[in-house]
Amino acid sequence: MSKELAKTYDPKDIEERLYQKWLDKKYFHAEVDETKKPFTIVIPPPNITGQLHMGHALDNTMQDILIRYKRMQGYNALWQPGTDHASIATEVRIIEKLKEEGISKEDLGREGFLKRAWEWKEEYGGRIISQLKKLGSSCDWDRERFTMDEGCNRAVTEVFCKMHEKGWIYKGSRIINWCPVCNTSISDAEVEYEEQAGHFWHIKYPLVDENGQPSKTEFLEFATTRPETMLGDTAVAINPNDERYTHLKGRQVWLPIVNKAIPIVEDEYVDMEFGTGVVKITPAHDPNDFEVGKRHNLPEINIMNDDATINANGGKYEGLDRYEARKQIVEELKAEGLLVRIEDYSHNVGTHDRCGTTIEPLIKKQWFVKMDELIKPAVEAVKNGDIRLVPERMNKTYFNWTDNIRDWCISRQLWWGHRIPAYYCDECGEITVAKSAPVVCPKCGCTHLTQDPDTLDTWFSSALWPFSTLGWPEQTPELKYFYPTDVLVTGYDIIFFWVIRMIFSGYEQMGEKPFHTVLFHGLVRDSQGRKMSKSLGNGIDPLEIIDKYGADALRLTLITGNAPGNDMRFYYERVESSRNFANKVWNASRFIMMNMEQAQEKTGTCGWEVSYDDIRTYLEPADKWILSGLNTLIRDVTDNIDNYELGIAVQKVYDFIWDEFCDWYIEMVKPRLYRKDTDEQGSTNAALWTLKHVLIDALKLLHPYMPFITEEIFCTIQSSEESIMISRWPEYTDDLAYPAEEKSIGLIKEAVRGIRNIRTQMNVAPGRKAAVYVVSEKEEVRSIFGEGRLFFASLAGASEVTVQADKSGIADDAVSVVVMGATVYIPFEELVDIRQEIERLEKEEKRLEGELARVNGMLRNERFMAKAPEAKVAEERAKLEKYMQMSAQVKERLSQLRK
RNA sequence: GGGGUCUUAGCUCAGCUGGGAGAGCAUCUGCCUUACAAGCAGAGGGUCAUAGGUUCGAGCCCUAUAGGCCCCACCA
Repeated sequence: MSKELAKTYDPKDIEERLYQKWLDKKYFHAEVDETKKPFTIVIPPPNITGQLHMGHALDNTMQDILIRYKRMQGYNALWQPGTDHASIATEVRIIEKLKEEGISKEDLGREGFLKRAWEWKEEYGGRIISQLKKLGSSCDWDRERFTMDEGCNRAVTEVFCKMHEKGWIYKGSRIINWCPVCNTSISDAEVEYEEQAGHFWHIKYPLVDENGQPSKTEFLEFATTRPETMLGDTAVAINPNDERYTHLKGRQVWLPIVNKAIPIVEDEYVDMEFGTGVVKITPAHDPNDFEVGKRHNLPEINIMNDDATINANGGKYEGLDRYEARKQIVEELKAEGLLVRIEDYSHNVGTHDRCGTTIEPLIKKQWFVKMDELIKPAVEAVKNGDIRLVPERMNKTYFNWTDNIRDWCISRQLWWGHRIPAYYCDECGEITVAKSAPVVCPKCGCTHLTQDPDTLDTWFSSALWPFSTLGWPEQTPELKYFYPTDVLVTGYDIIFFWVIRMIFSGYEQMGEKPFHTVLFHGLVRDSQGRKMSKSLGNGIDPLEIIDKYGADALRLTLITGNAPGNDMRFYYERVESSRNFANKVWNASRFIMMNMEQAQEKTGTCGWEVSYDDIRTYLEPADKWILSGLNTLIRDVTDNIDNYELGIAVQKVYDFIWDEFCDWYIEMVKPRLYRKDTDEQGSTNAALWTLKHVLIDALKLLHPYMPFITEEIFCTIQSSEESIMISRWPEYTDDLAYPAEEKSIGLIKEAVRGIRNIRTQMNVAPGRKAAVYVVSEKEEVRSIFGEGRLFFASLAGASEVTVQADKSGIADDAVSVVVMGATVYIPFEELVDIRQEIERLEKEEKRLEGELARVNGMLRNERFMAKAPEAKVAEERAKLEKYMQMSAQVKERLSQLRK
């Protein structure tokens, strides 16, 4: 053996080097290969402005686990990477930077600005990619894409034109959400509602009298949270069934300040129970009022500029900010005696999720995607299980959105993004939508055309990601081979933004789902359960964690103890515990390699080449026990991962390696390794073979989770460059030649129980010298205990452990514990004092009674007997038998002891 | 207003279609034992929120109640 593991585990020594090796060997790269089955994941493209945060770390770890697992199973695994241009987020950042330089984006002009933006992309776009690499992500970097690269641009234009032709993209004047700071429209999904303390202004408008003048005595009272919008009021509304106001039907009210008469309209929208049952109607500045206005043909008076100041329609208030105008209008109303009272009121206000500005509903001409037809296959797919959401409860969230879907506003008044492929004739205004700029207007033949200045919502291009990255609209071999992709892994927070839109886009453009499963994860929160955010300053940088504990430890931490779709809290203690596990694996491996080397030196024959056939006859109960445990583990872990229960799977590997393998098997096997004579080399070799075999398979099971450490150990132990990431995933075997012998396993389980009992007993007298005599006629039992000192050494000074065959007057299979010179003999299976033993037996008796009741119940249950498979029934019958026997034994022993 | 989800050991959480109450951390006790003190061994600690129901059997299914969190809608 030429290589060996460093004495202490230090992730820094291995992670960077191994990642480079994987890159050099092109292990991440996938090519179309019809002989293999593809398995594909497209990465949720991180923003080019982004820095790796815990959410990315979790998301990408999950993807990497699935990809590495499938790759080891022999699939042609492609993890398609890329980044997102993140139109608004990036634009905002660049504007901020320009501001520091004292210039605005208008100063630069569109072209100059875009030049800056591309420079930004070059500078920062690579940053997040290199951070993903630190995490160990096995993406096919040769295929890295960008939502604004040439191919994606083509895909976007293609889709836009196709959908426009179909009539599913249209331009319309509608009320939209306007962000006065970002100066753009945003989609409904981008509006975040937050509870704000505000006021309710109770105001009264005079009724119009028969002379067309404001009445001095008759008023109509109502309340509003936005008094300034009265400048755009075009009606007040009452419910047609409201008897309080029957007499007002057909009359008008006088709009103060603006000084004009507006009608009283009747509309079911008005809630009679709420307030006075009167609502002022401002169609241009409220989505509901807009609807009411449409129903009653009310004029829409826009009173605001794009920066949320009052425009010329506001008369003397022109130029004032919306909040300043509010203040002054309230003052004026008060002066005129029309303000009834002001009430504190807490209500939800729509804000822009990017900048937090209160959005302003405005009527604007924008581009929309018609959703009603488009959404149908996407709904159907989840309904009929064509697409599976994990966890299943996400279906409800999904349908909640699809059932209430509204048309998607896709135009943005931004520069950084996909320009809308619509061209306006300078002469006749005709709109032409085309893949490339038309030379002449198809209507009037004019040659002066101007492209729509707007860009598309960032999610428009993301929606095409699963197929645009594979080459669409070209019919590339990749597209045919890798599409549909398999699993999408993402946070539940972007189910509306992204997941749904990908699904309907996939069906519409490709005629096929984009993936068959969506695996959701939750948010990574801080240790107090708060969202990690910049403003709170409570974010934990994954790179720092990697630096300190290693990527493997971080990955393990993020995956364990957490169910799909649930939020999790991040603790340093948990990372430490993950790192400790890595250390454990490292040291166990060192131990095994050390022993193999020693054995080789000693005999020259033992070592790495020993095959299963060489040692199968020498396998001892302990070997069979651990091999059988491994076999079960392989089955369980495979099942769990197939069911996307990643946390459960790795927990089992963790327990197996630490508890069963390290704490029990390795300890059991030590005497055989340390044996001085070489007479029983067969047994030693069997132990060595088993150690190595179990270690390697366990490493493989662990590899998707902890790629670096498993690779380092694997390569060192094999003394080769061959990688664990392209090795075969272990397979469960039913082969009878495989040592799953009940008897051996039972014996070891018995021994484990016995040893535990001795340990418990010895801890009763802490700090005292003790000696243990293990007496058994059974060779297997003696061999298990062997130099049993190893099992007891850490206990209260148990310095002497003797294993002997002769009974010396003690009962069969007995262990005697000697404390302070006083020898207490306890039968092998009963290693505690009589009181404790009685207690234990009573518990056991109770347990058995319970078990018996359970099995009896099952066997008597008609429904169970009718439905259960025969094997299950037989199994239960056997259990019944066994429990009855055990119960009888326990009862007898109890009556003996009680004497 | 609609929907989802949670309530399990001191803390953070697992617990997959009903059949053993579990892990990590923390606490206490004893151990340098030729892989590992980032370790070993042992112990304590839970009416699985509450009340009913279904079942031979409920942490798990049903109903109600209390409290927490989230999403959607937005009553001006």
